[in-house]
Amino acid sequence: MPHELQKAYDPTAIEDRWAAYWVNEHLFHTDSSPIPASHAFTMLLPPPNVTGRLHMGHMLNQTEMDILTRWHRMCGDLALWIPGTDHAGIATQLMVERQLAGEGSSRQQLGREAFIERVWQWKQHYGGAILDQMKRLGASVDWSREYFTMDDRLSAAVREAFVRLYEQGLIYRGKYIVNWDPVQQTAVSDLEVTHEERKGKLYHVRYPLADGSGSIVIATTRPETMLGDVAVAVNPADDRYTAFHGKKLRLPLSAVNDGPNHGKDREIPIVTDDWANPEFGTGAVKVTPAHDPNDFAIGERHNLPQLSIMDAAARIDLPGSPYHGLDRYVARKRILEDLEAQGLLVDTKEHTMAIGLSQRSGAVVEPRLSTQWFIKIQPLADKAIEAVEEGHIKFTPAQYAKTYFEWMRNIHDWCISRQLWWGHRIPAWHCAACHKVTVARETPSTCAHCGDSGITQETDVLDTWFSSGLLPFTVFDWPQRTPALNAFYPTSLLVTGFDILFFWVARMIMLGCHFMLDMPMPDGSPRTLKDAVPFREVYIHALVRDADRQKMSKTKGNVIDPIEIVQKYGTDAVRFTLAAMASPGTDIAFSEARTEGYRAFANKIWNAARFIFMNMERAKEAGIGIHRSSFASEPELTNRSPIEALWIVSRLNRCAHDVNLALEKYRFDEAANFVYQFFWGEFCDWYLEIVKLRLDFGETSNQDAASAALTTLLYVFKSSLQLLAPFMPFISEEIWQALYDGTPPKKSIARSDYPRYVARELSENVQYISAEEAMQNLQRAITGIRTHRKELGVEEKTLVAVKIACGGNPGGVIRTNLEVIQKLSKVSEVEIVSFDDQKPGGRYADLAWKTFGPVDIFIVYEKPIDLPAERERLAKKLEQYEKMLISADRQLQNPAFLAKAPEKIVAGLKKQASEAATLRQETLEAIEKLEQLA
RNA sequence: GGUCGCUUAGCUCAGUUGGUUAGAGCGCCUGCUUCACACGCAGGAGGUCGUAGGUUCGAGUCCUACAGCGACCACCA
Repeated sequence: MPHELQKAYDPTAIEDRWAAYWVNEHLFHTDSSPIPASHAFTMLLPPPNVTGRLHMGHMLNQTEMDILTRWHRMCGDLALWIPGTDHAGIATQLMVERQLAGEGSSRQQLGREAFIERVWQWKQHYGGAILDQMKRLGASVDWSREYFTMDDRLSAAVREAFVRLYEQGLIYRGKYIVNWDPVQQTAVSDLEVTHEERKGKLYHVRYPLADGSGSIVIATTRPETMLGDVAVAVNPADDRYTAFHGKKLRLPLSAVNDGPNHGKDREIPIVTDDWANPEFGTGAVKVTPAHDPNDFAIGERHNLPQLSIMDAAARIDLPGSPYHGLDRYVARKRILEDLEAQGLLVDTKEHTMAIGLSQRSGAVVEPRLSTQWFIKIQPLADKAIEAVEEGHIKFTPAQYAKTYFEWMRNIHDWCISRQLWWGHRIPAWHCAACHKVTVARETPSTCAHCGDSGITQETDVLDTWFSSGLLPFTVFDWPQRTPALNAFYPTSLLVTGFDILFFWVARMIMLGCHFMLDMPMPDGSPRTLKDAVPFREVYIHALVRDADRQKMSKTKGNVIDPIEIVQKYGTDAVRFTLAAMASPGTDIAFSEARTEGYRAFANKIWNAARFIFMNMERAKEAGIGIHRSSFASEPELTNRSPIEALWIVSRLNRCAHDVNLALEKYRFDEAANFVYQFFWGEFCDWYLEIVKLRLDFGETSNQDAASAALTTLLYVFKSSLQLLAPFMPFISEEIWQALYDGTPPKKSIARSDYPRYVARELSENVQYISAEEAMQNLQRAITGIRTHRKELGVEEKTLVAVKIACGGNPGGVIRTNLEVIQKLSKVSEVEIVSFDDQKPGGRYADLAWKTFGPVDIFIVYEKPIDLPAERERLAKKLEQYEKMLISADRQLQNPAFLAKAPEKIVAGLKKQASEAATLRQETLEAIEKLEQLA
């Protein structure tokens, strides 16, 4: 028999215990030994940064994944959810550098090796806090497979992938313009740059012709870069400048003291290029190949030199120049002053432009010429596009496929090198002798080209996303063909936020399609694109915002800490909130009021359990033993079974069906609402209230009936807990275990079977359908009496006598459930009368009466009616019924409607019209009667 | 500049392929210590579905324009 539950639901008292139990008992450990691949459900947790703390977005992501994993597991699938963390190059390095700064040290002081050692120590101490938080939140991941992207195993796979791409000619090294973060002093990829509209200035600067015969005015937003100008470009079709073609300009302020020009300004050519837009500025554009990607391209076309004038920290780097050593913005100010002084600053205009900011540091990105490693992305993108076009990967919501294509079709080569210390060091060695590069899986001792031993490893590390892009196969020990890889690749689903669609999702698709195409299938046959993809489906979820729809950010101070909120309301309530609010397409405005409501729901479940356990105890005391096998499966009910039993089993099956369907579509909100509505609105509000009457274990009572009622109750309750388990794992586990007094049939409810029901059976089961109809009529009678009582002003405590007129089907259920009606609507006695009795001259013509569908309710009550209130109410009702009647009639009198609308709609409308007419008539009579009383 | 999305009750949001009286939670009003639960029970009020047109027998749902809000992408100095 069940052990007793505490009187009040207290999540903190139960959650830690079960969280620890699930981990310690290895309940979610998944063996890759022989299983049919079709039964595997595999997901990768988007690896949080080691530096990370859990935020609401993680919790939403994890809640959704956990619901799906628990659901699949309970449905009998081999459910595998793999956790891990990302080394997060820049973020982590920054964290440790900050720590060092606090100690008055720096990474430069430590040196590379000692610094990396220090980061590892940091990781050991502080890293992975997020995974501990996950454990507390009960995420049902397989902890035995936890990884870190810099583990030896994964690092080896990263090297392998790099070397293969290099050998395939898909990785190249070269000097190009990249996005440079002058604060962190590293290159960043296009994706790591965010654009922000800012008000700036557009400066018009005069460059005199070298021969003194005139001048050209150029427009620029970054005047400091003029020090690196090597030409001025005009559009060949621009008539204003035809006379200047081929001439030279003297570049102001370019003189360098000790340079080859001996203090004279440089001369630069005027070139013609289509890039120059006659509509913009003055139509003449300065060309600075080392500091602007467009100018770089012009430079290439015209074979111009690339003159770099800034250092890694974006200071002017031009020895001998008066601007040498100045920060770019200081230099800008000084240069503008000097131009002004020389009368060369012609105009300054307000100009709004989108400037690039480094995502991580917030620094304004400086386009910089530097030697970097790139992936030739087009061949990879082609396959990635095909994979989605061919439907090998499905996006939910579907609109994201569009966004994906948009990006993939306009992709640029991927800069994968970073000038950091923390990360996967690029496996390339430079030869001091022949200056060639040796790329190798293992550290070579000599140069592969000239055999010289004077080689040193590349100092750059790889972009973090390079290694995480490989995860769908490297977590299964690629490049080896392991049983796990055979069993679990491609993974089933990826659940993630929109923010990393390009960073991670797109990269995984490209790299997965590329590398896994070469990996034979488990049976040895060649793999096609369909099975090379890293996952078959992608579900993109919303962003969690605060209650005012503001993005949560530290600077705004509106960040909701999931742990805090969990401590306040319990994990189950927070999970349920997120699930219930997670409708596709819209962001979640997280509101605590909602969570409060779901904590109340948990409390409701808790108390339902207490009530049920109490009754099990009572049965036991009466000598009625309930064996667990008796409620293991659906009770056998007949037409003679109590109406509420037939009804609740039918509703349970309907709910199970709906929930499963919703989860298949990733409609967490629908699924959660179905369970909520069923448990609270049907199981508790109706079934429990009715079943109370049946649970009479007294000696004079029908003990068989009581015992049957208890069995059905237990079955439905147990099934409800199972339905609920993926959403609220803690409370469902606690109560389920208690139900079996600590010796449950499985180690966890998470390992028991999920209720399922086939739609066809539901629609064909006559017994259920008629039970639902009958129950609906019973409910109508009960709520009818309640409403009527209230309207008549009958006091809550007062028992009244009622007469009910009802015919045909409704009559049956009402006649056999008089006791239920009496109890649930506070009635002293019920008498079934004829419809004619309320009519003028009828036996009860003077009683207040009311119609509820096919049921008429008369209340026998002496208290005088509140005339004005009743008059107002009836007038309102009358208006409503007349509206209904008019709208129905309008359509029914339209021949086009009758001709074209489907029969079902017409019939429904006719029924509605006749009902409205009856109601209207009755209301009129009631008003008449009221006036007589008055 | 390009692309996509949103606008439904006081608040937060549902509303499947157009179809009978547009739903939920919270909040609000009224009444209840009914022996599981006041984190509760019962009853109730509240919506010209952003605006203006159009298609249709029928529009919250489809089309067009407009207004407001938001997101993403983008190498025009």
